[in-house]
Amino acid sequence: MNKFLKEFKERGYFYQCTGEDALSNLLDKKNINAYIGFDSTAPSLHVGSLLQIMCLRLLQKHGHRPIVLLGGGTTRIGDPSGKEETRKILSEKQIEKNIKNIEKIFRIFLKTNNSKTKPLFVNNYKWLGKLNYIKFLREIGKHFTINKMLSFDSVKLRLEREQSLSYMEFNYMILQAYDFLQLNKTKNCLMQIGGSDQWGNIVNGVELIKRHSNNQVYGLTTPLITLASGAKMGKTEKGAIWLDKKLLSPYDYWQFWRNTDDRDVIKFLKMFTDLEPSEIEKIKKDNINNLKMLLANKATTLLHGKTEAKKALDTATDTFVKKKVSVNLPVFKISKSEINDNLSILDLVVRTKLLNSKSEVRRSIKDKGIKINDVPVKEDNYLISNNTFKDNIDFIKLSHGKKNHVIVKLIN
RNA sequence: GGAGGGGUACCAAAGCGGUCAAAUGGGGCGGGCUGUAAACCCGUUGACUUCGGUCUUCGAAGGUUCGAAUCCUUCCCCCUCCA
Repeated sequence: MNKFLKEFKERGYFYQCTGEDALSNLLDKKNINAYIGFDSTAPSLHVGSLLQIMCLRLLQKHGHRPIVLLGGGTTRIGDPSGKEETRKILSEKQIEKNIKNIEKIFRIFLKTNNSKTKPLFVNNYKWLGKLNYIKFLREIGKHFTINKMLSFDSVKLRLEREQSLSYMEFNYMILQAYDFLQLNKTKNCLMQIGGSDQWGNIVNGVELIKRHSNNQVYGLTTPLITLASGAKMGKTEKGAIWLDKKLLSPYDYWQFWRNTDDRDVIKFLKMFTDLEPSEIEKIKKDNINNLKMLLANKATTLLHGKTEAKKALDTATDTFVKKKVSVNLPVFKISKSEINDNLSILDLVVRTKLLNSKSEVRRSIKDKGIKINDVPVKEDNYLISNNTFKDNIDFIKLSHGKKNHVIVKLIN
């Protein structure tokens, strides 16, 4: 089997593909251009898209060129795949802003210094935005039968449940197929990769290109990752695990990986780090907590760089192993005059965003969940005073539970 | 178009004139155990509070009543069956 495909499978990226043998041969013979499309509905991407990004990295590793399609056009339509209802349509301005921001992520993860594998960035609004309706119907529309389109899950499920599917959304799959055709024509793109929910859309593209241009292209999908706990990857109660330090700090990103369920650790090492699969096989019996730290270090380094990863590790070591106050914890500044005015613990905790309301703080105090310098606060009428700061000179560690800490620093 | 059923907190789901800030389960949060894991156990889960209470919430708006998630009217939305 082709080396790329082999590793693709070893790492658990593989779900299904079209014409596997032929694809394997092709990849053996030459380096190709392959694309993945990304939605631009959110201001950034979260961990849910990370597997796709890792696929692009793997392409590069094996000498192929990734094409990153940022769906400026299709985002204006909305993919009905896997959606129960029509989703909100964003303003054009918002979409363009999202695309700019998302592109930055790829520039971090992908290598841009090798001219042979340097990624191409494309925005399908370029061609979708100026489509001529009649021309499009005659050239592209004729290759699609309604009969077939109705049989795709994305459409079928909606119809079966009598949930409305607008004509606009119904066209999504044609547009995605057309994207593939465009990329095949203009960028010699021979493969599309996507999540398993994109299978129908991808196959449509493969078939369209066959009919329209008589070119053989390929589709490859990745599995939907679910955590051992059964939840979907990417979103937690506290919010999405964003791939953007403005939305989620490197420390929190590191913590996300560090807190991986035991059962998922090896799987994630394979999926989300550069460690060779053979290497992972050798170490997989090592101490599970060390493996988790390895995962956290590697994954954080890929996104935020070595320095930030190290800082996160140090912060975690200080906080959880040495049990001391780490200088890298988030700092909340407060002026001395406020202390003199009898600042209540309730207000302080809310202002540090450790909790959202005074009622929550009250409950948490009752549960011994709020600590100052690791000592539980006993009374919810506790006032922050100079006394509070006497042990350390001008800061205290304020905690909610074991994992949420903030340094409260006194300033003039 | 006709006939029914329903919209309750983060989700699912009970309640069907006062004792309802609303049972129960899931999820979340905190505590215990541990390994910053899982499982398990305990507590907690609208806001504000001087801890006496006060305020806002059961699709929306009105009304009846001393008192409404519960009854009435209108409106909006969902589901099932029939044509």
